[in-house]
Amino acid sequence: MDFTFDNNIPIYIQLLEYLKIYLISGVFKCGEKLPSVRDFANTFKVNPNTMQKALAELESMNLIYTERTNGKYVTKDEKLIEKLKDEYAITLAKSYFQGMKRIGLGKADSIKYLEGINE
Amino acid sequence: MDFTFDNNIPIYIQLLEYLKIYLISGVFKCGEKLPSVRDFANTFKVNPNTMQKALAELESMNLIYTERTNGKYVTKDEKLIEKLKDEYAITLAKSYFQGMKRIGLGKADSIKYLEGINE
DNA sequence: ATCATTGTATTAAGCAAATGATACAACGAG
DNA sequence: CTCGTTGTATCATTTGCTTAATACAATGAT
Repeated sequence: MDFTFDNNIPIYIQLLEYLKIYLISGVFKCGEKLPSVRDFANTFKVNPNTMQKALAELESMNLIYTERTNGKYVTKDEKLIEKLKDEYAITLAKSYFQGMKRIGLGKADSIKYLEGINE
Repeated sequence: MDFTFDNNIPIYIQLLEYLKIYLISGVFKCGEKLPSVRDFANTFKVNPNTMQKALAELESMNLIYTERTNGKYVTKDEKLIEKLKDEYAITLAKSYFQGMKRIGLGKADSIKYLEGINE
């Protein structure tokens, strides 16, 4: 797997996005042990410090927790993950509407427009 | 009008977005003279150098052109503006689909999902 | 001719992100 | 006990973005 980063956005923010999607889509399930910081950093080809920063943010949202000297785990709170998924989808939908609105298209038109777009 | 900037993205990139939307939505029409770099900078409350950087990018895309010592103008090529609008909408639509796909939703579901979201 | 305005260029400074290189404490396995 | 792995912290360095303060040539208006 190769991960691409947008130079215009801090890498740790983009890592956070990748990680959130892993949690939402179940790549890492509730209660499951995560790879070590160093392994993660190796996977994403980033510096361990940068990886740590992203994981620290995840932890500050209670999406993961740490057992010191042992490793990091996904939260056991399934509702939190569910909530994360809901918020992710809503944010995505709203920003689509907002973007279309900026160029003069309302809700109905914006939905209709999608029909003609390849997934 | 107050303009808000996301700290995680370079300001000149965000200015570029604002300007593109102005061109797409017709705030500044084809062939029309633009405010001076200094006026623009004042409007957006940024440094003239940063404003200049954004405008230079716009010019490199041929969306505006410069008459030295006189001012900058929107391109007279209406097709370019039309193309910009199309690309903007397509990008928006595709990134919506991509985002939803990442959490396991296909095209049909993604479109249906929008019905329940407030614009 | 003079002056204000135009785009453009330069220089210095500050700041945050990212990397690289270390270091240390704590725990489990051998 | 010893060793490897864990998370965590620190330091220096580089790079790019942003601001600030100027400066200059060219044009139009007065």
